[in-house]
Amino acid sequence: MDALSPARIDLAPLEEMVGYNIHILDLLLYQAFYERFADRAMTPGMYSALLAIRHNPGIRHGTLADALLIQRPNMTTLINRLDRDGYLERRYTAGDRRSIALHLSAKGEKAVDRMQTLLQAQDTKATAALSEKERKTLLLLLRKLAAGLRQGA
Amino acid sequence: MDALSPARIDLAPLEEMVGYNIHILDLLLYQAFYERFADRAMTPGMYSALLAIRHNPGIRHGTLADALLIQRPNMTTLINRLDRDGYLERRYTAGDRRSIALHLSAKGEKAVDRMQTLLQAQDTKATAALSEKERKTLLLLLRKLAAGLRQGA
DNA sequence: TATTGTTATACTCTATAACTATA
DNA sequence: TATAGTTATAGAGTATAACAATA
Repeated sequence: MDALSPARIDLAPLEEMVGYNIHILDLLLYQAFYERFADRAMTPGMYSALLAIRHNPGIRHGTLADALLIQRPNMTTLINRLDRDGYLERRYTAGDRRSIALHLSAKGEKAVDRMQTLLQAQDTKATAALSEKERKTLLLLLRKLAAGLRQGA
Repeated sequence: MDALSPARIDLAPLEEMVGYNIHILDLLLYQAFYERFADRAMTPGMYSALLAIRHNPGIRHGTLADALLIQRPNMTTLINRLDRDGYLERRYTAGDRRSIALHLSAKGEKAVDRMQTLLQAQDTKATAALSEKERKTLLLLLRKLAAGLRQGA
């Protein structure tokens, strides 16, 4: 310990910014995620994509990319990995032969089933510092903020 | 548009998770940040470091890294960039010759002055979807959640 | 033996331009 | 000419191991 270096740090101006707090929380929640899912067989991004495909079978690459805020080239990479690992199928549609409909495979369905329970438990555990009411308020405010930003700040 | 692909996407299970919403917001806020500061002369990380150093002059690398959740090797890279660009000084302390005290240069002080106003305005603008009361509630909940996670979830 | 800062390295995520095949 | 998906590529962020200097 260096006596000249402040022991307790003053981050006051940063902590008044929503953006800073969101970023720190994103890092903390990723850490918590990986502490539990240490094998890293599936990343949060992979899981989000699988869950979105399950609830929207036949969704196309581009639509999925827009929804999850992932660039299309990066979505291709993500889908390639999930395809290679056998979690989904690309079905070429009859109407427009450019577009591809995404569907979960049996393995994908099973993987989502298994992970969904674990992940919801993890999310609940990670937010244990909040009461149930606070958690709901937080979700409401986060979604409201996101909606405002999505439609052009 | 492919009629077989859902036009409106159902992300219900994801949107119930705090972690997902935080991640999406982090992406959206970074986008908003870069739309305004398109030149990218300074990244949010660089700015956060400068601001923290200003409010905690003489802080050491490691302490700063811990506070901002940046790994020490990556903090070295960040500090190198800020040093090269003349925003700060590394002062070797007399007591412990391993440790380095970080201080802003005159250029660094000036840069922080200029950016702080812009960034706070940007943060306010990005959160315009919320009322002032909602914004305060959100900040409170975010900090509470972060504190809980930092001291071990 | 432990700590501070560093180097080297690798992996993920993100972003942009350019390509193909279809429309 | 525009669109869907792809390829290639570059950059930033993040993570771990190992090192030198110092304690």
